Amino acid sequence: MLWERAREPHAHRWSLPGGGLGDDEDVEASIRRQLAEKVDVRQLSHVEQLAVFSNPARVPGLRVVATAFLGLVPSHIDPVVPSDTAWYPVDALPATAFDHEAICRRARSRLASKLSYTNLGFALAPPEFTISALRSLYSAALGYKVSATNLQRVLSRRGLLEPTGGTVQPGPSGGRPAALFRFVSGEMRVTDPFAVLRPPSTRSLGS
Amino acid sequence: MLWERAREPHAHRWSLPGGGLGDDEDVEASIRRQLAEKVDVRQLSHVEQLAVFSNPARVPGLRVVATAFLGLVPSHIDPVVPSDTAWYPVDALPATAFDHEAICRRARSRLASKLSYTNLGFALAPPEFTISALRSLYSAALGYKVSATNLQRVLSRRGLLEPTGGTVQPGPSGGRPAALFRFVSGEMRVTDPFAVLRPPSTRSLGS
DNA sequence: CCAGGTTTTCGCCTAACGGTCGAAAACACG
DNA sequence: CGTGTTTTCGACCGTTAGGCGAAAACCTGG
Repeated sequence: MLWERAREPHAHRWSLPGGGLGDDEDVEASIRRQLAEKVDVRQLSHVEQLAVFSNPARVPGLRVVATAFLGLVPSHIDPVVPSDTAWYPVDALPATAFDHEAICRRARSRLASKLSYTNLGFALAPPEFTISALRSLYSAALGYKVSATNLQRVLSRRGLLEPTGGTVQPGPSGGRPAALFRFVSGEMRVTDPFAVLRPPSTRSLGS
Repeated sequence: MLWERAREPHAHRWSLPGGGLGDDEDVEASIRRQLAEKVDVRQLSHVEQLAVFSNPARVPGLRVVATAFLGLVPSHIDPVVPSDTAWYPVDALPATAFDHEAICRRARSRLASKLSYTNLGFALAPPEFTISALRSLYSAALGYKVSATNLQRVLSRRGLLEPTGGTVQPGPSGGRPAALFRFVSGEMRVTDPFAVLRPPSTRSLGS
């Protein structure tokens, strides 16, 4: 979600939402407050620190140190945004202000990694979804096609996925009706990454 | 590596090395400069951002936002440090200043995770080492015993380990001489994490 | 109502990976 | 030379992930 700057420096270029840190808030409270001016905060399904960007020349003529965040919104949410704000695909950004393109790249990279070795994914999906829809989300976030079969098995084996019992009607071109799934409640926050060198002999399933 | 504070606040408690950000440096240059006053910077095998700690009350009476770093030094290095500075095992910290204990816990957690799903590990090991020595390093960093057999196989299969051909003489209690290994050059920086939902059919070995 | 097309689901197969164990190798010491 | 110690290596096995194709369940058009 980018915001078109009205003033110099970098007027008419697009920048990430953000702003100064208040005296009585930490950086996460601050970014949530900044976002609340653009979009309903309750729609944020996941927020995590990304990195500090502190190149002395990143903002011309001014010393600005930025703590960048990765914030996710479920795919079924389409928040209304102000007229100077718009959504852009991360693969086709417009001309950005400052180092915000690098920040976006970093965020995309972080998202792709965490989708693979954590249970992040609940943060992208709506409450109920088909495997095809989830596959589209993962493919879009990762940048390459994933197998629907494998995606369902991997997530199920980790105990993250649960069938709701419902189905959706097929589209006009036909096809078998798709079953609906949800992420099991209780797993709706990011857990520890899947570990590969495990402690001996106490089956921990990487939890 | 902790440093005993001489002045208030939190006098005589132990704190992580650090200091203010200069006008012409980014945060990484700053922490490297701060560390250079304590230990030779060239001995740092890995430096990465950990997180921003910005609780308004983290430093009494003063607004201080800290960017915490994880810095690693190979195990064969034993840097000389000033008299007010000392090394402590992360499992047995003394009374720490501010939120520095939480920072240490976070750093330990990050280290353990990255040892498992990246090639970090070269940053802990000396140029040449035996599998037993590497096993000790991993066990200490992870907090639990790992199998020497499995450690060698996992690292070898990822193409990170390479025998030097040399061996070391056994200790006074005997035993077969241990073979020496090194991390393959070219892998001496942290690479992408091992991905579990891979792109289709182009065997990428998770590189 | 049947034939052909479409989309999803599911089981099977296989390769790779990680965890474990035990035997064999290579040394020291008495 | 026998015993004890440490390392190395092969073998086994359950789990995991990737791939494939058949079957299921729907559509549309004739």
